[in-house]
Amino acid sequence: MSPAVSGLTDHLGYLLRLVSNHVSYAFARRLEAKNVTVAEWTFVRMLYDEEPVSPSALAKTMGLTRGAITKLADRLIAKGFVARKSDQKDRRAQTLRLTAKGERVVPELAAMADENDAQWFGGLSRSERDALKRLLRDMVARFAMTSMPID
Amino acid sequence: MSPAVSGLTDHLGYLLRLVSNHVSYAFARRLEAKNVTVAEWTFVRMLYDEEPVSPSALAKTMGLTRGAITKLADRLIAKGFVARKSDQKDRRAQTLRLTAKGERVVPELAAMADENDAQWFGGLSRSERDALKRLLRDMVARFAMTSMPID
DNA sequence: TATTGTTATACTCTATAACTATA
DNA sequence: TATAGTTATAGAGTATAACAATA
Repeated sequence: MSPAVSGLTDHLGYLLRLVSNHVSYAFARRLEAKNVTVAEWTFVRMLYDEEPVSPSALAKTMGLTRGAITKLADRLIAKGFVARKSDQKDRRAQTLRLTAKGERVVPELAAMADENDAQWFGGLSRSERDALKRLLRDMVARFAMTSMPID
Repeated sequence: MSPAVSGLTDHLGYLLRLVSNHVSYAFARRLEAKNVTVAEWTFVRMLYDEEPVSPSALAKTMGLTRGAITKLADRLIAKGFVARKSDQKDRRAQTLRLTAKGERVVPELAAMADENDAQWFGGLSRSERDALKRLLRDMVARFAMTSMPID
């Protein structure tokens, strides 16, 4: 007989959040060594693949408002990782791109993300990791999780 | 050959956070119908199992400071779900317990958590859900994830 | 009128640390 | 001195909405 009132750890949602928060918190501590936040890492990693990109497009992808992107971009420009360029065709618009310094730092940050994954998921077997990754990617696709809701 | 620079969705940490944030965000929207936050749900669910409990003990379990617990407790008392009682032996100490109203609301909130889990994980097979739950619980045990790092 | 990006303001959540009362 | 709980203050992160420039 199952308990009348389900407990916190009976829910996959709670277990997922418990583990996810630990993993992300540890990753944030790693990134601190480079004076970079998790949001900033996501920002520059997205630019690494498809620059130049408009602030509006980035806002949609990251699940933030345009105002929040402005402030994130300001910080990354101050750190020398990102540059703004005005669009020639539409003078209201801008594009954001990585600087040479930004291009250099992204692989370093990616390596830190690899290390963090190894720390937390290295204890799983290869097949367990693959199954978990496939399951999560299926959910991402099924529910069209394109942008990241705020932590 | 693997890519030179790992991408966001190559990391289990990122996928976990993406899914976890969607699930938790949706749960928070559900709880809004009862004017309850996720932290408040966690608080009352913990009291449901082991009341009375001291604010200090709850702070450790929830991974918050004592000051944060004071404010959470204030809110839950204002909502009529929780009551403070002063300890007879040690007059510095207190215990927190659920009111009758609090005892009634916990099963309703637990049902909402069940529904949220069904919404997000109901598409998985029984064996997939069991495997995921076992894997997450193993990680919780292995890394001694007793308290919840801040979202 | 609508859109792009910026800015001013406010809100939520939390930590830090000073504080009161008690041990 | 140390501990339990409270409170004042500040900080980070974000949203909302008003704004200027351009379409």
